Amino acid sequence: MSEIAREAGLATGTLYIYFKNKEELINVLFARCRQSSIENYFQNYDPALPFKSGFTTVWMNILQYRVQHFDKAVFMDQCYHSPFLNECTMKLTKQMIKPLFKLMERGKEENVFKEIDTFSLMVFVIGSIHEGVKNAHYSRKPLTKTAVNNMFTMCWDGMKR
Amino acid sequence: MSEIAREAGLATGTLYIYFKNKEELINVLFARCRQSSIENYFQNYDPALPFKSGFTTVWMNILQYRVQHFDKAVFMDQCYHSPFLNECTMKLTKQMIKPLFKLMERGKEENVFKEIDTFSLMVFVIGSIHEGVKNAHYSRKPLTKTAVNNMFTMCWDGMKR
Amino acid sequence: MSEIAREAGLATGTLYIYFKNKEELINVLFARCRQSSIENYFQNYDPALPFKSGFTTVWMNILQYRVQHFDKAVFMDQCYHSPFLNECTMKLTKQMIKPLFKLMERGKEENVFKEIDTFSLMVFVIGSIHEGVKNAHYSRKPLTKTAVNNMFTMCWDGMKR
Amino acid sequence: MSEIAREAGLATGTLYIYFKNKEELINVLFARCRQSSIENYFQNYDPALPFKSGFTTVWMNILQYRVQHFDKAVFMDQCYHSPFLNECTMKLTKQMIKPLFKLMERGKEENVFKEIDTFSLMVFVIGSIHEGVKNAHYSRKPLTKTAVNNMFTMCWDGMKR
DNA sequence: GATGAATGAGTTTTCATTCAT
DNA sequence: AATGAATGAAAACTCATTCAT
Repeated sequence: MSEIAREAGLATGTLYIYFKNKEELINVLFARCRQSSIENYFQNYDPALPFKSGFTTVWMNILQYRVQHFDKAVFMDQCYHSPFLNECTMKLTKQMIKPLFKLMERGKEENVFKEIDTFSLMVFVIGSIHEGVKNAHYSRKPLTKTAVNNMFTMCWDGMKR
Repeated sequence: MSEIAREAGLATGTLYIYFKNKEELINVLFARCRQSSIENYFQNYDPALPFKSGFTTVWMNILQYRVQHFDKAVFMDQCYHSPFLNECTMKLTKQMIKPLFKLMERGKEENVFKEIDTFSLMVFVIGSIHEGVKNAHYSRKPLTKTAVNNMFTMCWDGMKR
Repeated sequence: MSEIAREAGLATGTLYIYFKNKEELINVLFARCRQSSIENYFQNYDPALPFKSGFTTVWMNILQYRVQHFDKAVFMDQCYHSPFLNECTMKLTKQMIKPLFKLMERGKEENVFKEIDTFSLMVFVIGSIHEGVKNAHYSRKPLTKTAVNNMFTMCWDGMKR
Repeated sequence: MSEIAREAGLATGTLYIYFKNKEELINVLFARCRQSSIENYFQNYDPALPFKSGFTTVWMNILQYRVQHFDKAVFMDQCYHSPFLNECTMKLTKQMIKPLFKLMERGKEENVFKEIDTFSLMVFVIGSIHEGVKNAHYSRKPLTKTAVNNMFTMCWDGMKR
């Protein structure tokens, strides 16, 4: 808490005006990170374009977000396993993720993706990106264009009929 | 530390006979988890069998391990983002992961997998499993046989030529 | 302080316009409570009536005040043991208590009460009421008419010649 | 807490080995004070002696305890109005007070005391002593032998038939 | 080797007080 | 006069580590 306050240019006590305790702060922070991440994911996404174009845009956005905001990504991952996140935040999060869910549905509707439970498809997309970015970061080998393209191809081929 | 000691049926102080401090304990614990996980991964793996059979066995083992030892999986994930793991453990880990690395190479050598950097292939496999298990756990929807098969198919199709 | 301000419908800072600090606020508050309590004690007291009538009125008033303003009574009791009350307030309090003191003196002058130090008589009266009300409150057994009459009888018999 | 630790010659953290938090510490402390006070009250009490002798002994013990352990008395009074004491401690306290209760009953059985609810009698005794000691303390006028005798007489006369 | 009470530095939380508006 | 966000010192509480037995 004191570190967060310092970073924010506040006294520790001031934090407690805005958040009643550490738990609340983490929940709010998590929700905001989630929100901003999802918003980022759909930047430049044009539903009018063919599906693969749109999906590629979103996929690249997700990857880029995880790379550029690695700290936020780590924070969110840690929250997941922490005792801090409460039911309320969990529900909010599920709500926020809906656009991504819709996108995957479209892929199935247009007969591009396999007939697999939408949630599983989504998790597959996320998983392949998250682990890829994490490993790139910790092995200190920045993702080359080729690497990214390979990741995308594997993801796409995995889901396509 | 005291909680770990209690769980181990030891006094707090006794822990410090076996481990110099918390950092060392976590590093050793992490290495052991890593070791035991890898060993589990290759249970019943018969290199004599055709590649897809062998790969399927390993893939299923990884998934099963993550499900059955979810707590260890979480611990290892947390370690990754923690300031505890030292260079030495990181290197050991890389060493341990070699059998998996070899397996992926074989997939490429036998022209089953795409011509993609072996590490990327491995990370892709791991990622799709990890995220899948994590989501199943936290959404409290146990993985059905169908779900597992779908996950495998996506993973395989993603990598195959 | 902030809680008091909120209860008063003020901003925290506004409190500090009227009271230099917490100590002053408590002293003023204590003095006012004391004042209002004493005033209450002598409601309907008619010095023209025989002593016992007058005394009974006052005694009943004290009891009623402690019951109806239990929170104020508690506040005053707590102040007594706190490091907040200053000499000045103590003196003021002693001044305020004089009417009660006079009443007890009258009891002695009229040869109704024992020849005991007036202060001791007064404290005896107060003590028997305070403890009685406190116990009734915390044991959640409201004082019945009989209980009150018994309390009065004990108090009276204790002091009468 | 730190002050208590210092007084006890311990580090603050050590306190938390013996008491899980401030609330528990206060409850335990209160119960012990209560216990030790009651024990003190019945020092030298000989049930074989005539009632008035026994009662006088106990009465004087109570007074002496409150005088000699004024700090404990204050602590107990403050606890009463604090949000700290829990139901459990309250019940324990009621249990402990039983010997005093019994003593008052004896007074009624032997037709010495008025036919008044035992609890009320007890509260009357306690109240007259507590307030007396408190006032003596804060007005810095130590109780003289005469004052004590007067207090006793008032208390006794109040209750006797 | 084993113990577990004790430590104290660090963290979270509270709250009286201030001050720019 | 009034506000209420900001402060920071102090309180409550935690936890890795030590050490006498």
